[in-house]
Amino acid sequence: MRRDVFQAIADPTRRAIITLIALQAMTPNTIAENFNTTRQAVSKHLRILTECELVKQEQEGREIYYSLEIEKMKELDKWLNQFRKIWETRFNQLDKVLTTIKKQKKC
Amino acid sequence: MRRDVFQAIADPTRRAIITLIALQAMTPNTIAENFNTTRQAVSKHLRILTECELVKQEQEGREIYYSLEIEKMKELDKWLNQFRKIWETRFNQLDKVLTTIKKQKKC
DNA sequence: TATATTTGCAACCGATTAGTTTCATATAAA
DNA sequence: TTTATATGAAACTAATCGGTTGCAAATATA
Repeated sequence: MRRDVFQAIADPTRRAIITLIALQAMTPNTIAENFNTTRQAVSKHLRILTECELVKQEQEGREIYYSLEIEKMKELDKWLNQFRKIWETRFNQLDKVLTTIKKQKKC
Repeated sequence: MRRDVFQAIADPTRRAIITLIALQAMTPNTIAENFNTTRQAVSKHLRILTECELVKQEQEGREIYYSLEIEKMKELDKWLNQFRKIWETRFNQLDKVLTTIKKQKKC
């Protein structure tokens, strides 16, 4: 079962979990309280997130604190980069057109 | 069947299609030639991409040219923004630490 | 007009998914 | 030690997914 970041963020609950623990580490129980599912379902999501290294654990007694592996999120950013170049170019082209129109109005 | 961008990019073939048509519009047949699947499978992917408005069509006779709706890709960028703030802060904090270490070494 | 090409859709199939219930293990508290 | 709490794993289920085959519609070409 090969996991990747793209598949991991496809599920809305997992995206919510990611956002939830982005700023503060949380235990599975606390995370589950924020959702309308069982603790076990959240546990499964956390396993998937751990498998693709989007999340790291830190044991503290019988509690396990989960927190976001922010570096892994950059992978998405990296993939988006190829398109960012395109939309910036498009914007520049639009900008050029607008400038031309402006100049024409002045004359 | 609610489609969203996150679910759309979860599939590797769809990601490849997106990259393929990002710079140049293509027909389903031409797109399918680039993959190891049937034309119908590609057609299904294109339907999903169309449903979540990641792709737009332009009919030309009996051919249909598909191209990327680059604006929609910004939605992903927008979602990533919340984490970008975090990783930039982390970087700045690291930078601060490094600067402090440097200063300490000087003294 | 008859034939070929381009495409989308429906029906089906095996695999995967997200969820539940049940159970086992480990740690903390009484 | 006994009981309560926190957690993960296994087994099961309904729904969805990605793929295939077969077919119909529309357009181009002979």
